[in-house]
Amino acid sequence: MANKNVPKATLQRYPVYLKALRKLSASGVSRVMSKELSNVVNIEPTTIRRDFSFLGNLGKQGYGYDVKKLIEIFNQQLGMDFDEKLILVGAGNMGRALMKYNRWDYVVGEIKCAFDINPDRQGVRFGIPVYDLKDLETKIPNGVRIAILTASNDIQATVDRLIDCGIVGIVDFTHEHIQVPKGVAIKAVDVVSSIQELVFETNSIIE
Amino acid sequence: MANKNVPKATLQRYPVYLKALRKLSASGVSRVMSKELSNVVNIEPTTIRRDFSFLGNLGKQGYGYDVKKLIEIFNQQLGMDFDEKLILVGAGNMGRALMKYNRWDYVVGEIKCAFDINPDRQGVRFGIPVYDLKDLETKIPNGVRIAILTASNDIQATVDRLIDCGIVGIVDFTHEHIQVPKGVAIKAVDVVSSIQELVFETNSIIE
DNA sequence: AAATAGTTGATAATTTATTCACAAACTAAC
DNA sequence: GTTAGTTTGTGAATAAATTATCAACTATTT
Repeated sequence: MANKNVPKATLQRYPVYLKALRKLSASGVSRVMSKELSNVVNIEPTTIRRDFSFLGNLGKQGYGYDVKKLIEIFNQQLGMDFDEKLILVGAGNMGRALMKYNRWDYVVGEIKCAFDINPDRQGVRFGIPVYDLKDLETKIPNGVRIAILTASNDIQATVDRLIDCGIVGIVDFTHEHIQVPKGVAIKAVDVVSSIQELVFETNSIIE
Repeated sequence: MANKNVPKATLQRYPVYLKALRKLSASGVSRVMSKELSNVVNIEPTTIRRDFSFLGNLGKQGYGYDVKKLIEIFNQQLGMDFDEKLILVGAGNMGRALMKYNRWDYVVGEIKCAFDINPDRQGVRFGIPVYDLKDLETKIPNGVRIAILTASNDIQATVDRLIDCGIVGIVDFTHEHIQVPKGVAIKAVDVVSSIQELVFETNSIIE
């Protein structure tokens, strides 16, 4: 995979592009120019072109980009075709909701198995085996790099164990602060934090 | 409020600081130095000090920061004490989960009311009135700036109406691309996008 | 009370990210 | 074909964000 130091800021925009491209594709648009796309996503055309250029020469001069091809490339690059293996830690309400949507809208990967301390939640749910969390080290499948964390007890201790098992990316649904060593990435999915950012940002807009 | 052009990157870190500070406070730490905090959040001490300096002179040379005071300031600045009024659009599974947790862990504000097209979902749920979405314009309380969007139909049209009603910030739980004019901020809360970012980021780490 | 050790906050230097500007490459019309 | 009109992709310029440096200050020790 061509992946030569893509800026962090660019990484954050890729999912935005992908969503927008899908919307365009769904409404019958088969080719798009950076300027058109710019109107859709509120990002400068030149930024878009530079962002895209990290993934190869995707466009054609005088023509633009082929939407389908672009989506395909993004799918590949953003892991959709990788069939990224995921594990889920915590099989409570949120965990079960995620299992239910396992084969997501547009598949990122697949939840291979889940872990929970509560015996009532163990067994098979929505086709996914849920193991006892204490068996994490033995039951975790090979090659899993990303864990989705929806647990609510002993969070830091669990994270430490996950990292020992080779996890390098965590999607964090907890509302707590988690400490990880360098080399491990965390993405918080958190309403409260999102609202906080918005409150501050919109205050800035007003004043 | 002192709010002179806080960098976007800084805004994204504020919720991280707040969580970490709460954790510290809960474990009995009453004062902290930028270097200590750095170890906890994996952000350079000097970046931390700069980030904090936008909110005033919060620290003391040769001493550090008072954790409680810091939390208080953050609460104020990040809207917690503002009692920010929120509305919820969409009262399905996700919407109801949010209503249930309305008075969040650490209160951001309050969901004043919700809207949904489905009559079955209207009425009062968890103490929050749920109105028909078609009455949005008449039922939306004064002074609401932020909407939480968990609807799944006619998303773009609904967003347009929200903006007409004065909404300037949207917490977006949908998986679709939404188009908004400049001056309106969106924060996507989206597992799939989060995983996508992680997949790419962790690929970068490995290769 | 003076000296020392240690920390913030401001400024300067550096790094990272965005935007400009234009050559090269393509399409479409003739 | 050839030419005019577009649009990409990228080197260079600009802007933004991060990190380093240091003066000013605080607490503590002597």
